[in-house]
Amino acid sequence: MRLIFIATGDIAIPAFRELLVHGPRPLALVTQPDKPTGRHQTLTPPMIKVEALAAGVPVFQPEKIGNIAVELAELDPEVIVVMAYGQILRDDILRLASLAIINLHASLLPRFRGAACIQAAIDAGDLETGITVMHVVRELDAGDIILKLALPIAADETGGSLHDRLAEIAPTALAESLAVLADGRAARIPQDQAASCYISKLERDHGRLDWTQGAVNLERRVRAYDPWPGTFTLALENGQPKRLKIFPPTTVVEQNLAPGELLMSEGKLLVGCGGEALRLEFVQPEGGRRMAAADYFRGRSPTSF
RNA sequence: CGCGGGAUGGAGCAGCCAGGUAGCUCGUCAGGCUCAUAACCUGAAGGUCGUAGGUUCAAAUCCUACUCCCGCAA
Repeated sequence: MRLIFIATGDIAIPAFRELLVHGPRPLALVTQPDKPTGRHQTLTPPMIKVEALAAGVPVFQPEKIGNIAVELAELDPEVIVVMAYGQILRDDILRLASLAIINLHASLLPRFRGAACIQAAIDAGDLETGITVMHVVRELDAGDIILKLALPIAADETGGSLHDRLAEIAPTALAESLAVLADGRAARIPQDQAASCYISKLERDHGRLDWTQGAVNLERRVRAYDPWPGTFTLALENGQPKRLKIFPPTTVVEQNLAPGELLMSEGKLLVGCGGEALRLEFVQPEGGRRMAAADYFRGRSPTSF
């Protein structure tokens, strides 16, 4: 089967490797251009690009994928697989594959269309999520579904752990989808548009915690947004508001404190969330390293967040 | 050279701007109090103030270079 793989995010790496090992071997990888990253703005390639080059798979890194429509057409693909690419595909790209262009999406569609689907599943308190394989259409994540593979969400699940576990089941979902597509017995289930919901891309500022929102919701959010985009609150330091990162795990405790009010209890730092409180384990102030919340409190004695 | 913060006993911080005795909240150890305790009281140990140079009668503090850690940004 002639196949082109289009992906940027690390979540696609296990699926890509699966194709390298068990086939069909990708004719090419299309991924985003190298981007400056880190504190020193070093130009860094997507990890999957490194894997592809090591395996001898040709790599395309167009600024806009439309720029290489001709080159992709010359590869005469039967199937195009898209996963965590980061660009919207134009119509002419959608028509390139003779058999199908499919997308692996990290939620059980139609729930959580969009980029932040992994975080959204934890944030919403869902008990399961999964991988959906669907046909790519113009509207984002709205195509007919070929299959879904479910995965339970653990009580201490973080965005990072769920990301990794979803990445691990993606190869199975992909292999099965390719098999049914190849012999023409692939299901094609339209999505229930009414049940759909769209999650917009997360920015760093979305990680700011609102202490009026309830300890249960905040506990989930801290897990969901770890490690990206992370959660934080603002704490006064020499009269200046500074960011204080909050890390999981946190625990919901019975303690009536005003939102943002702080209390040391049994060696742990409690923050009021309206009704109940959240017990913090680890925090990280600007300019400082990650430390126990109690240590942070001991040195700086903030009165509230 | 993208912008910025930081390095001070075991932990977290203050002191630096206006150089002149090493400070705070804890922890550790010893003793005391208590039915008891993560509570309270008393005492003790523990620091080349990141490294190297410079200025000065005198440097944690001022100047220069370097190392390491981190926030933003991507």
